[in-house]
Amino acid sequence: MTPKPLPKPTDGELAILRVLWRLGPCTVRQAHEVLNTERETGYTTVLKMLQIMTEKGLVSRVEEGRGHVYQAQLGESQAQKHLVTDLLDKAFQGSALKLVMSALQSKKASKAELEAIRRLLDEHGGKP
Amino acid sequence: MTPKPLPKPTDGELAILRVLWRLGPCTVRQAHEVLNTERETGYTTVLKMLQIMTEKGLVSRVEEGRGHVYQAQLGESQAQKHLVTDLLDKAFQGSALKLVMSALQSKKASKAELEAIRRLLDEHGGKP
DNA sequence: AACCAATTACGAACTTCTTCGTTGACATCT
DNA sequence: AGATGTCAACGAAGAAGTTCGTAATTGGTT
Repeated sequence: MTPKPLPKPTDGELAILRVLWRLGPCTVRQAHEVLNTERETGYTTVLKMLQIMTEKGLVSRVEEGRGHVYQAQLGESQAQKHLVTDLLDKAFQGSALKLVMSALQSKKASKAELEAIRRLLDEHGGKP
Repeated sequence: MTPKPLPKPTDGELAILRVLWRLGPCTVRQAHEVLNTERETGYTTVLKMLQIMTEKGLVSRVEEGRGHVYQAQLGESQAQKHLVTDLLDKAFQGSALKLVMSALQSKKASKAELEAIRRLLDEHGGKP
């Protein structure tokens, strides 16, 4: 087995991956329709990007009748981990603390979220 | 006053900003020497990037004798906030919780860090 | 004044990402 | 069969980022 490291998706690719994560496997048309509601895009643009992403291994393609069905190969949590690790190294000297601080300042986390984070810390062994 | 929104720095630009944040205002040569230890780069490459970054407003330039001295205009915490907000929107549906979870899973945070995060939460009002 | 080293400026080349127009294949409808 | 519509494939073009070779400038030295 070759645990090939998938490349870090670009912003545009990430937008498409988001759609695939939500819809599951879908055709170019379906992906395009959804993507078009959040950002104006041409059909062939989405198609081209899916083709490139297929080459990169970010998505897989299955021929189904007359059309093709695309599916994300890079999982959502996998991508998140990738991006966070990247950002951690490049902008926070690898310090998760600094990143968390920044995250809490950037968006006001809801009370429920703060509690959830606290519980998460408990499980993580940070409990005194 | 014009609170001009500085652009999001690219990865290459971020590498240079890191150096400027560490060294403070410095010449191209100084920046190049430091940057060269972590990633092989040519002198003129660093110069060119600093010129472009000056156009963008990410750094400022002061002529000093025969050389120029560059200084970061985009602050470190400012950049961090920018990047985190961006990532939050693009990959975590704006959920700080998900990002924090991912951060804690990506790099093993030290015990000290976990405690610090907990204290941070206390101050943030997440305490029951 | 002539020369040398350091530094900046300029611009070309290359890569990657993104967008889109055009074409050709294939199926359906009349 | 011929017209029409849908879709994938392809290539071109543009924008942005990166790298670097080369020229021009300047200060100091002999």
